[in-house]
Amino acid sequence: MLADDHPVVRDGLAAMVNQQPDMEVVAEAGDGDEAIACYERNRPDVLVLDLRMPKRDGVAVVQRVLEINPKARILIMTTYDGDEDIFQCLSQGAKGYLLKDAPRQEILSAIRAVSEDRPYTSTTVAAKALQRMAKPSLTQRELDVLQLVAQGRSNKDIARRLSITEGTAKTHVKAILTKLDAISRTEAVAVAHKRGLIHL
Amino acid sequence: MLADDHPVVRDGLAAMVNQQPDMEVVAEAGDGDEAIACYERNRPDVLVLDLRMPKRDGVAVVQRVLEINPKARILIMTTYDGDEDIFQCLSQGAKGYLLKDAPRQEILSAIRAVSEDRPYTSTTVAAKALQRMAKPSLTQRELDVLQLVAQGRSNKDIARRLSITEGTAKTHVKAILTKLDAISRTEAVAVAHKRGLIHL
DNA sequence: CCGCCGCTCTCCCTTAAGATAGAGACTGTC
DNA sequence: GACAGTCTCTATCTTAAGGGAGAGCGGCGG
Repeated sequence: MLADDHPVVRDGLAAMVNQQPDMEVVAEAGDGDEAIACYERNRPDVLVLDLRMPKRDGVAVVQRVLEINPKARILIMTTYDGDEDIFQCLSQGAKGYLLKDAPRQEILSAIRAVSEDRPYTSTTVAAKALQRMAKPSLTQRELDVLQLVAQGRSNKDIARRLSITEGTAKTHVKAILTKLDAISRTEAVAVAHKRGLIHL
Repeated sequence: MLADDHPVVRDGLAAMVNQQPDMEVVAEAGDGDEAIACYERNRPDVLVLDLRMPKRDGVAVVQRVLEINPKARILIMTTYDGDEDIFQCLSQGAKGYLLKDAPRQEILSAIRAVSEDRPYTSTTVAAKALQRMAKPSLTQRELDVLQLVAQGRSNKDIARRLSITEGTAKTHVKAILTKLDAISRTEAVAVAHKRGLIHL
């Protein structure tokens, strides 16, 4: 089953998959909600899932689908190799990860791997996972603050929205700057975006 | 001819196009340089071009292709509907613009329109073009400064890199804030990114 | 039970950022 | 030649941001 918000991409994947004698596309979905409903109806061997979709994003779909079927075989697909979300998906139980600009062969072998319940680890992700271990991770609260910082909010504004004092907002921002190794909030946003911690 | 860095997307478009009795894919390219070389060799009726590609981006390709053949028929394709670059492409002479998440029918009719030398104007772009008229545009120098601001550089740092004084850098930043209707530099980056003025 | 961690708050201090106002030099156009 | 726009620089002032240090409180795991 394919879940992607671009009809073009679905067509491309479908064409590739249906040419294979051992594969067949049984269903397609264009957004997150549809993907969940569709999975439940069709129970496909493998779900190829775009990380960024309207209504409900990939992370939420992975969560829900694994609730429905804990043995679900999910292959995550994304355009951006920086996306932090993939780690969240993989740790939740997605079986594999793939970049959209991967060559045909790699895509097909990834689908085969996942269908046999073998994890598919792209080399780029494996490398990033190692890098990630070394770097300090942000707490949930810090991510909340970071989100607002990225929107250009001031500390005072952030404090008001999160119902904390400006001093506390500053403390969080400071922690963010330290963890992301940035000098200013604007640089922090640049770094966070590059790492896929936030989506603008 | 198709130019896109994702094999999947090329496959999808190729599948769609080749199903049509009046269309045929004669060539494909995976990056900017390849696209130009490929265009020169094949001289296709229509060039479907992704705006964001490795090596040379869509804007540069449009420029070069129109130098080779001023009557070239180019259909721009992009994932992001905010991209400011489309206006640059269209004003340079691209014939049409399309979002990647467009339904099959729209994609095909856009290709047909461009092949007949009719401009294809998506409703979203038309609307944006009007909005854009009302808003002040940034000067080249301001765009240079904005680029550095988006990287998180300080005014002092920006001044050093552009070989101007910090005061001048401030003047430019101030102008950017005014034109983008932002209160802080971080908000300016957020706005600029949303409008597609910069790519992080 | 105690220690670690995350969240909250406080105070002080330094520096950077933004607001305001004015001005000279260089383009190109009408 | 006058004019508009851009880029450059100057100065002063206010406010926001960032650095450093400390401390109380709640949860969670050894």
